[in-house]
This record gives sequence, C-alpha cells and structure tokens, in this order.
Amino acid sequence: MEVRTRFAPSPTGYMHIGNLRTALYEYLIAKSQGGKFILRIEDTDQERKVEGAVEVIYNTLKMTGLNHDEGPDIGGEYGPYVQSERMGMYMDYALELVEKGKAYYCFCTKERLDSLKASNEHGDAFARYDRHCFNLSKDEVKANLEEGKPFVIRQLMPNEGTTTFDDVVYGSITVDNSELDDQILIKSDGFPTYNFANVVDDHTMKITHVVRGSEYLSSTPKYNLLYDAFGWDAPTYIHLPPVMRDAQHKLSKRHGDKSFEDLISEGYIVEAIMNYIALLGWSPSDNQEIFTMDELIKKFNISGISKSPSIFDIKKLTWMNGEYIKAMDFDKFYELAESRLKEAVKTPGIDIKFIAELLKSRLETLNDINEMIDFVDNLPEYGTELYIHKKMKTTEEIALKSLKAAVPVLEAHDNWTNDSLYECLMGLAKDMEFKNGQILWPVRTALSGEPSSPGGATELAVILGKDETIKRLNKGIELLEAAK
RNA sequence: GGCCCGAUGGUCAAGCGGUUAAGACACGGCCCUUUCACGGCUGUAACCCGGGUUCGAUUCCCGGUCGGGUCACCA
Repeated sequence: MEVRTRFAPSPTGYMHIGNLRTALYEYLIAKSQGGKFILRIEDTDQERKVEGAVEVIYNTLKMTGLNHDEGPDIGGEYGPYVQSERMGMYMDYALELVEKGKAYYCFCTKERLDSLKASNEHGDAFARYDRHCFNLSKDEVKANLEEGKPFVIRQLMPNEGTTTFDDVVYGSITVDNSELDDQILIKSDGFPTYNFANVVDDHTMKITHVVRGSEYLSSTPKYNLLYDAFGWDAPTYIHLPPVMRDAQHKLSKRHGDKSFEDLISEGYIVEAIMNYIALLGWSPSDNQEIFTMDELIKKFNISGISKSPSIFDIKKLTWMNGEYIKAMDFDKFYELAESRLKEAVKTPGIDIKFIAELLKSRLETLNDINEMIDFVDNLPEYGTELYIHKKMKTTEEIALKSLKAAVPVLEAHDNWTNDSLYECLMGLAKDMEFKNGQILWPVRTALSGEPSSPGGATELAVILGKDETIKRLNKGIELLEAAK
C-alpha cells in the first residue's frame, strides 16, 4: 500500500520550528518509502485567521524543498484540502455514528456542564460528562430537535475495558476506557471539533501514517475508538517528542523563540536549518551529521526517532550553518551575502567580492557580516594596547618603528595586490631584521583598529586601497606617538 | 489529582545483558598561520535513585524521584 502522510498546519502567519520538524519527518517518512506527502490546511478556527498566513505555509514548503504531492494549491484526488471547505461532510458522518449507536445528541447547556464541573471533588478540569443526554429517549430527542434546541453530538465511549494502540515510536499504549470522556464531535454551531474532523479527513484522504506531536498521545485512544465505530482501519501512528527551549518548556513563538522566518532573517541557511532539525529527535544508524535532503530521504528510518524531548541548541545550528557556508560554492554564497555586504560597506570603490572571499570561511551566519567588516567604512577608535601582541613579539615601540618604516615603503609601492604587498612587507621585515609578525601585526592593527579582522595586513591593504591604507598607517603612528 | 509518556556528559546523541560507555556541538590546551577564522591533534565531562532478575545490568522487571503531556463546544 502506498504510504501517505500529511502536514496539517493551522495558518498562523509563521512557521514554528516544531511544526517544521514535524513536516520534515512526514515528508521523509513518505519519501523514504516512495509515498506521497499531502498538505491540508486546518483553518476551522475562524477567530485565529491571519491574512496571508496560508502563503507563509506554501512559501516555507517551497523554500525548504518539502514539496507536497497534493494540496490546496495543486489539487489532488482527495480534495478539498482546506478544512473550511470540507464542512459539509462532517455532520453526515456524525449522524452515521448516531445511527450506529456510537454517538448521541446532547442538549446540555453550558450552565449545566459548568455546574457539573464545579461539583467535582477533584476540581473542574477533571470532571467527565455524566451522560445525562445519553439517557434521553428517541422521542425526547426528536422533540428537542423539533423545538430547535441547540445540540452537540457526543461520541459514546465504552465504559469498561481498555483500549490499546500501537505507536511506532512509543510502542504499545493501553488506557482504561473509564478514563475517556464522551467527547464532542459536532459543536453546537454545527462545526466539527478538531478531533473529529481530523479522523474523518485522515480517513477520507487515505492517510496511512499519522505523524504528529506527542501531545496527541493521550487522545489517540479516542481516535482509535472513532475509527472502530466507523469500521475503518486506523492509521499507523508516529508520535514525535517535543522540541524544547529548555528542560521544561517547549519551543514557542509566544515566548520569544525563533520561527523559521526569524532564523532566515538572522542569516541562517535553509539547508542548515533543515539539516539541524532533522537531527533533533532523529539519528541515523551511522555518525553522519551533514545531509542533503536526498541523503535524508535515503537514510531516514522511523526506528531512529527518539522518544525523549530535545532541546533546540542554537549553538549547534550556528556551527552547522558555518559548515554550510564554507561548503557552498562561491557564487551562491555571494548571492546570499551580497545585500548584507552592500549594507555593511558603503565606501565606493571597495571590492566587495574580495571581501566576500575572505569572509566565506569565517562566517557562522550571514548576520555576522556587518560586524566583521564595519571597520572598512570607518576606522574605529582604538587604544594602542592593541599593538601589543605577545606571540607576534610586538610592543608599542616596535609597532611605531614598523609603521614608520612601512609608510614610505608602501607609498613607493604601486603593484597593489596581495602577493606583491606581502612580498614588499616581508622584504621590509628582512631589511629591518624584524620578525614577519612584527611588521604585519602592527599594519593589520592600524588598518582595522580591531583585535581581529577577516584578513591579514596585506589583505586589508588590498580592501582599503593605497590612499586609505597610508592614511590609517599615519593615524596609527600618531596614536603611538601620543601614547609615548 | 487520575491517566499516559520520558530520563546516558552543559546540549544533540550512539548503545539494545559482558564496551577502556561512540560521535558531534560547546568549553580548555597544543600545532599550523600575517591577527581572527579555517584545518589538524588533544583534554575536562555522563548512564536519576532504590530494589529485584541474572554469573553479570546503562541495557530487562518493579517502586520512587524528577520532567513533560493530557483530562475543553482549542487546535
């Protein structure tokens, strides 16, 4: 049988990292077995409707390469794929259950339900419905309906025995049926509850593997009973442990955790994000860590999914992002970095591409760019202690000598390329009987005004050009003289 | 509170009755080097606790602790 998984997000306007990982796993489970990945939009909550939110979902799937085989935008055999467009069917299915004696009308008012809860000794959250309306006779039900009394339809749970289901990652789980509440299937406004719509949709869309967060683990017996009531085969369940911010909190946008688009705008690479979240809760049978999507499809297996929650570690993502940047071919990197480079360097005539080459192996995120090269436009204020470097064997005195010697030599030098400049300064070091570092470190420092820079002395000289280089060298001399 | 689930270094994680308990991130050190970064080498650091079962438990069973989830006319 063909494997069919579905991603069923609510359009909230952003892509939550936990949801994205769920989508990834759903995609991988389907694709690793040659199956189909379906997109269904769960927009029944009209109050939470957000403008443009569905587009965010389409865009994210497109960007990440999680291409769906069926969905609202591309159609398919089992549509519609937007839940709000499927409203007609749920009532019929619910009535079918009433017919079969597996569900019943309930006319209880909110007030009665509330008082039921209030009288519960364990607190209002723990009260189960008392089946008051299950005892209504056919005639009473009929009379109520004719009267136009508002009603809901409830699922009739067995009051004895246990229900067991198998989850691929958590194994066999059994609960007492007495724990199960007669949950509402159809609300008084005629709309289905999520629980009911989900089962009907998954079945009618022929979903074979239901992949979702572990928060649904405890309601799964109810779903299974629903499948049984209809006489349908239940799908294979794959529950996923949550992605956490720390040991006790799930990742949540509301508490300031980053969404997918936040990460992108902070300079993270799509592929790195996907690679990283693939490893949050799943591990391959070998030690591979860097994966292309195709490799993931090939290597993904459900048995590698873990049961325990994982904490989202931005540091490891950042490391991985750096790996992706380093491995990327230059043209692609330049394309991604260009706007940030141009934002960071405004001085005309600067060779941005050359800077990009220097930066590529030094960046962890694209957002590091600005901070790393803002010295190009403006030499920062710096103290002369920067000239002191133990390993380079430099002191302020040596630095002053170096800079003073370097200025005339460089003024006379015309071939302003890295190799030529390097040769030139090395020659100077030799003439002065200085160590290489004793020339190069002071020059680098004078040119950048920073303790570290994305290139050495000669590279910075190339970036800045001859005039600016001489100017900054003289500035360095001035500062060192003043510090004497 | 009832029920369900989980627990290996700071983090991600391998492990599936016998191991010197992998690997990665982070952190420290060393090397390379014109700083930084890259690269290479290296170090610190873990089986939640108590009972069983067993010749032998990180691994299996039971109890506890801690953490999470769930118990809506929300999804």
